[in-house]
Amino acid sequence: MTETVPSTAATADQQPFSFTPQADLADGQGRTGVIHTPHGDIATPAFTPVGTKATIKAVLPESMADLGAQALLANAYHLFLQPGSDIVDEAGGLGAFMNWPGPTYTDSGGFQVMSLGSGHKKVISMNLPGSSERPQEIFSSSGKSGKLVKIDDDGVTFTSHIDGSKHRFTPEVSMRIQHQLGADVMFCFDELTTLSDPREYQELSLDRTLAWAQRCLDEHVRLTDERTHRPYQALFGVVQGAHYEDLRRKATRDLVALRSADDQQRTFDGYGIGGALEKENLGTIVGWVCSELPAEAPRHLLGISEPDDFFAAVENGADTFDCVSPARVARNAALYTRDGRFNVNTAANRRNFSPVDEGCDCYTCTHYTRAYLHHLFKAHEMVANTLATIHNERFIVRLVDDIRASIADASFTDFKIDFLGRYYRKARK
RNA sequence: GGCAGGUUGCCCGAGCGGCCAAAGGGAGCGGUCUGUAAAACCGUCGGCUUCGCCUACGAAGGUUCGAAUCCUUCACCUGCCA
Repeated sequence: MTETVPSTAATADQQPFSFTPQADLADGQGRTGVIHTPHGDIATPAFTPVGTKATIKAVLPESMADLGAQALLANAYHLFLQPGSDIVDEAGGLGAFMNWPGPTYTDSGGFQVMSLGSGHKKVISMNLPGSSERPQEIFSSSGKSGKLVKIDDDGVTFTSHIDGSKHRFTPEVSMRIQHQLGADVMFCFDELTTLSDPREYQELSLDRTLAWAQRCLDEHVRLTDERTHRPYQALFGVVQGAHYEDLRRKATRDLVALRSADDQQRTFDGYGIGGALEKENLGTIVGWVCSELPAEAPRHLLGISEPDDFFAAVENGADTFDCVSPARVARNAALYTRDGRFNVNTAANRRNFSPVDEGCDCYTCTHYTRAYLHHLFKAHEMVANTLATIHNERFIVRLVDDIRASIADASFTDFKIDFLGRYYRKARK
């Protein structure tokens, strides 16, 4: 089934990267499968928690393994600045450095082009209309965009948010950094636009992202052939195109058609779906992209983690996901339950001696109460972050695991209706 | 015993005649967070019949059109000198 899959792998010595599709969803493009990496397999659909700086904030890698995380994602921009990708390389790569034996991903730093620049404090994705409580101002451009970032067609100049030093990222630089970081899956250096950018800019940006994808692929192939002493690293092209169907489809076709300048056999190992997505058409956009992608390539939807988004994305063909949200939100005392999300730091939890979520099998829920977490947050104790993050990451990992199981046993639709019906039901008390 | 300084809303702390229901923190209360510049950020934060009124800046009295702000006495606290 995967014998003729094109890949950037150079030699048989390097363990190949591959994806084996398994069960298909009767309705829609969803599927289960297995991603094979040199550091182990990933059963998909799967959620890969984000540890930007080679750590899931507040949680040990061992705990992440215990809670069922199959892979972790770190960030090239952050690790380049600190401690330096050369140091991670010397340590034996990201996984060895942070004591995570499983598969790893790195993001290219493309997101930082947006978040440190034009997208600073602007909307990245939106809640359902009507439920949004975001202030109006954040939809408008600050006019002072690009404070830390300047973009041109060749690359991006960053001012380090850590020490103010200047750095230049190009597709080639990002690939060199990511090769040093040594993750099993890398992403092309791309430009992520915001929802408030006009169509003309989205087109310009998309052209740039595609040109950068070619340069990433070429540099990646060169580095792959040079660094044969390291396990094979896969490269995913990243599809942009905002909410425009024609742009998304074109971007996908162009990426699929890309080949290394040096070797027409070598192309991307998988694809990332990126960009600012409106909640209401997230599934539709994923569907456009996935319908243009080859079935043998894994598809990673970048930066998504709300329960309804997983269902929408999976049934439209996405295989893997990453997101900072479960961890960040946990550090701010918001916890997931099957009955929706709530803030443990509110007074209502002071004397609630029940677990965060009845029926949750995570370490936090099987050992601690809401009242204890409430106390830890109120007292600003560090363990609050640890216990909350463990719970939220487990909740999301498990949700996606359950979605995978529901595809396998053909109960996806029932599971979706049950889960979302309960999760988004009006707060009862 | 003498000299000097202080007492502000739940706490700390600005204010030193009107623009003061009183800056700023903290606590409290509520919310937000989607490829992490996040253990961050936002709102609220005396009461009420809320375009207004009442109660408030140690206590009581006074000056003034008007006082948290000036004066007098009292209570307590804090330095320095005896």
